[in-house]
Amino acid sequence: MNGDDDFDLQDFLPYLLNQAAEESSLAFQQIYKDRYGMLRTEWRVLFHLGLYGRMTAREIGRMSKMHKTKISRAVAKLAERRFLTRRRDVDDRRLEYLELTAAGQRAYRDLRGVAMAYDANLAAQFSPRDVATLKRMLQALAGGAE
Amino acid sequence: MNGDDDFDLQDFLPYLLNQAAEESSLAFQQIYKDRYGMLRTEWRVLFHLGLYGRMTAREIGRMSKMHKTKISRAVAKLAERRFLTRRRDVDDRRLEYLELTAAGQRAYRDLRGVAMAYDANLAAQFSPRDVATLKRMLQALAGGAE
DNA sequence: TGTTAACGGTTGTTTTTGTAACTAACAAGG
DNA sequence: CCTTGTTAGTTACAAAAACAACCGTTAACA
Repeated sequence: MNGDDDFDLQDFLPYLLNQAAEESSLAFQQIYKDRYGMLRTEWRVLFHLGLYGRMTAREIGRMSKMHKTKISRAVAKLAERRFLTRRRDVDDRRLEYLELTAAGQRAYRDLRGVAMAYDANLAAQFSPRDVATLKRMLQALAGGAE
Repeated sequence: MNGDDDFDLQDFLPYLLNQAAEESSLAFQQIYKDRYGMLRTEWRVLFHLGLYGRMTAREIGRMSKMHKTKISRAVAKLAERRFLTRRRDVDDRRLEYLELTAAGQRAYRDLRGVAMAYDANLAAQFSPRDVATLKRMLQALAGGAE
């Protein structure tokens, strides 16, 4: 309609990635929200602790690239719901070790199962080879300037 | 660290897509924010109008999957900055046709140029073939239940 | 026609996020 | 020791998003 070069929003990677990300996480989001009243940030912290065991907020931040304020608030909510415990490092009292409680682990394992099935289902519409390509490329794009 | 099946956050598509989307749009976001003080919603509306010409808020909503309140507010801001004009449909007075002004078109063309260069730069790290595969898959994932 | 429902769009209110400033603790150099 | 700087994490406040209720208009149909 306009004095165009050829440009299409559907080909613009940041837009396309956003659309795909939003659409593909919609139903999963619904599950952890309905089942545990969690936010995306909380779900992410839960998964980091479930997957990697005890770690500090700082480490979660480095791995997930979430801002520390988001993590702080997510941790506060998870602690309040008794999904994790906090323990100060005795040598460096700025550090706080976070660890899932039994209840937290149950929630994690439950959602991990959901996530695995969910992911398999998303991938099922493509060839395994293409899925591998997709994930490799996404990892490269997510890596940023590293 | 935990009683795991093999599961990796870096392989979970909704997470991975989100990370890639966020990282890949960071620098672009900076540009339209710095240059025109726009929000993502405003940028999107601008691009829809620039790309497809005159359309209503409802049509933008259908194409972009943005919620109508977001669109309404984005349109209000763009109108206030004289980037678009609104005109009621005489036959159905609920409808309002939106159209870019000359200033709006200039902003659109400027940002479209930035976007094209930006996208090319992102794609440059992969083979053209892989980029094609990626975009095709993202479009499928973004398509949702259609 | 009159009534009810649906639609396009806006507004108000609540949640959630982003940003900056802050506290408490440690580290390094003088 | 005592500044000065840095770090881990929290808090306060502003910006933005989500959600629901709303207005005016059109559609459906008794």
